[in-house]
Amino acid sequence: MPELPEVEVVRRELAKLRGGTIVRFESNDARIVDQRIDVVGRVVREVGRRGKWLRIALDRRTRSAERGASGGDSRGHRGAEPLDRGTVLVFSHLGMTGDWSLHAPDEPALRFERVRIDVRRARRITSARYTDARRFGRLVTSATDIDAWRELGPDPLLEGIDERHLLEVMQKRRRTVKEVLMDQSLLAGVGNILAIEALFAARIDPRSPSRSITARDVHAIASALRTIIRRTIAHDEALLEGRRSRSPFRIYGRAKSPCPRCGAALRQVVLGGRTTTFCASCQR
DNA sequence: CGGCATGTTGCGCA
DNA sequence: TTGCGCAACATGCC
Repeated sequence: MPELPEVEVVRRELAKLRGGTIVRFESNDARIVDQRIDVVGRVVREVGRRGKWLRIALDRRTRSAERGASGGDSRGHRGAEPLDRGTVLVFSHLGMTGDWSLHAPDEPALRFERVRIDVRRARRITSARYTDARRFGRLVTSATDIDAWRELGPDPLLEGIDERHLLEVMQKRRRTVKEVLMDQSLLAGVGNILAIEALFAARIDPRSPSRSITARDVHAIASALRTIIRRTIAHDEALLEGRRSRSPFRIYGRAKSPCPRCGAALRQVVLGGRTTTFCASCQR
């Protein structure tokens, strides 16, 4: 499930819980869950995402306290109060096979279910279930942002892609262009598939040394990324809503098939330990 | 049975 | 110190 578009679709789903109060939290798996703070009784204020990480902000405000606060003057003094004392953050990374989905509270545990968080909103309880077959995912509660979150680079959807900065880093590193693209501290959320597809759309050979990348290349990559991210989100949302939708991926997983653009056989190599599909004849 | 998998981390070595 | 390559993690699926 896990590159930027998939995680964004999960975020939008979990955002339906905003305003609700957590009434139950359960997990069996200490490998995935690092729970340092109790979250039961807290209110879901905001569901955010940066790259492949989700961040759910909880506060301790109850309904009556909220009414009291808005009537008082504490807000005026504190402005937007992004992370006041008492806020608890839940970080979730989906690893390779993680996913969140919303269910009725009486629904039996799903296959591979590792965590459940039940949220009450207006007398209705929604049960958010986290499933993860391979258990590479993580769920951490913390009072402050965790290192993994702080170390993420700009998110292409939230902050856009800074082409000048991207070019600068490409010039500096001694890696292939694909490996640099997948560096989460440079650009958060670009995984193996997005990198493969963006380089194909930009007609750039993924094996190219990043130092050989030009401003024009960076521009092509950036606009390809924007397009693929947008299409993949639309695709994933369609599937979630039960609509039919054709996969936006053109070459991922299709080594040996003919290139959809020029017909040459697609090739496969390993870069940075990751399988990489490309067309040697139309990607330079 | 063998091989592969949308991710991250940590270790050994240059 | 830095950076690279690669194994490891745990399990399902083709």
